[in-house]
Amino acid sequence: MSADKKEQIINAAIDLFSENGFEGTSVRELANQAGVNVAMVNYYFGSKEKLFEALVEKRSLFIREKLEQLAATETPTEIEKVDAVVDHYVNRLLLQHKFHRTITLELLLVKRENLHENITRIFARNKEILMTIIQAGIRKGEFREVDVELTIVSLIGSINQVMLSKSLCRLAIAGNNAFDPYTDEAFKKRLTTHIKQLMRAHLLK
Amino acid sequence: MSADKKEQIINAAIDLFSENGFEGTSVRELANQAGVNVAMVNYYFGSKEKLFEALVEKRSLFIREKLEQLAATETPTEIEKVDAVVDHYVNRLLLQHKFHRTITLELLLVKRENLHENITRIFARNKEILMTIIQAGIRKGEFREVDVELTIVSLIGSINQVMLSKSLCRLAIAGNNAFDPYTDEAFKKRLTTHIKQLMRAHLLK
DNA sequence: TTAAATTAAACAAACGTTTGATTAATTTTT
DNA sequence: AAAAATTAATCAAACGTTTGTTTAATTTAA
Repeated sequence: MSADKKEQIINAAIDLFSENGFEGTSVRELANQAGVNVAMVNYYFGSKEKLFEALVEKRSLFIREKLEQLAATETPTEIEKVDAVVDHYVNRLLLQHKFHRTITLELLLVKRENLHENITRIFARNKEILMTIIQAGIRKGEFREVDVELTIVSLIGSINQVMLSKSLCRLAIAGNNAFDPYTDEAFKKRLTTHIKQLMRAHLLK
Repeated sequence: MSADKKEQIINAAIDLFSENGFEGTSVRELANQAGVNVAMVNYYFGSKEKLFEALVEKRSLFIREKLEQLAATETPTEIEKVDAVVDHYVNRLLLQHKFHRTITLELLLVKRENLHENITRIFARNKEILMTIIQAGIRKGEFREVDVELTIVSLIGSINQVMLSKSLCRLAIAGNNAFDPYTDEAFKKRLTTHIKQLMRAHLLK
């Protein structure tokens, strides 16, 4: 029972934190959505804030693997690796978009800075992998000598700009007032195609 | 007296909302920072939420002008206009980074969606102008036939990714653990140079 | 029969907001 | 021009709610 309820609470927390933020979500609301008694949150996690920490801890473990494997796999050209990274990154962000929004929201705020370090570690690992790939391309003479760090910023930033908020996405993409950027397959294809094109134009000699 | 205090309250609100979010900022905290009595917030603005609306209303008026003027000015090539847009956009975001963060934070959340429309209008106008410039470049044969909307997403996204949060910025840019992305001139130069380069590689035939 | 899980109820603290009184400034009346 | 009436600005105090958390009692599981 215990593991189940803990999981339910974490899921409810991701749902609500991603939509209303940490301060905008009450423990009662959260317990109600998880279908448990209010007291269970503090019984299992100690406090609302520690629940947040546990949430980050639990979900971030799941992330790291695939990207590393992807970077280690040999490919004929380095740009193909970049393509694969774009595909993977977009897919992963779509799959975990609520979790991703939750921790990004947290990073934008100044309160609870002790949590920032934990979140930072997740991002830092991804950055390292992307750095390795692009630097390899430069060393081999396949890529231009670009600003590697800011190239990664543009790659991630392009995705975040539309993925983090439906409002922002609807704003950027005209016409589709009712579509959901997190599930629309056509949009996903359009986004990955654009970013790959952008990176190829930017990186290739 | 009235105009002064209203302005003080709005300034305090931008300061605090940008760091702690709307829900994370109490009216007492806000009034204290503004140096006014707690009651004045509701006396002048009606409610905490209406203060937010007034804040958006007031500060968004200031924004529109320069970009429009910039789009209307003739230049030898269209890419020069893109360069100017990048310079202007980065400068403007730096100048108003707290306001920009405040309204972006609001867009990421789902609560208070009535406010979203007001904020959306600000972004939409900027998008229109950027669309015009890039489409002109394509029509003249100077630019490739790129995905115009997503090109704008990449331009803005590249800036937002580092500008919205010091945590995110420190994460992206190694070594400079103590530097402030909103005031560091060298970083501003580096960012604009990168984005201009990225846009040239992406747009020019 | 212990120990763990779950609950309803209660807790103090903090929340946004309203109140009624007071002062300062402005307008109206004489 | 002086007095009276009206309006606007400001304040401390209190309002009723909601907040995160804790307690103490009860149920469930081992």
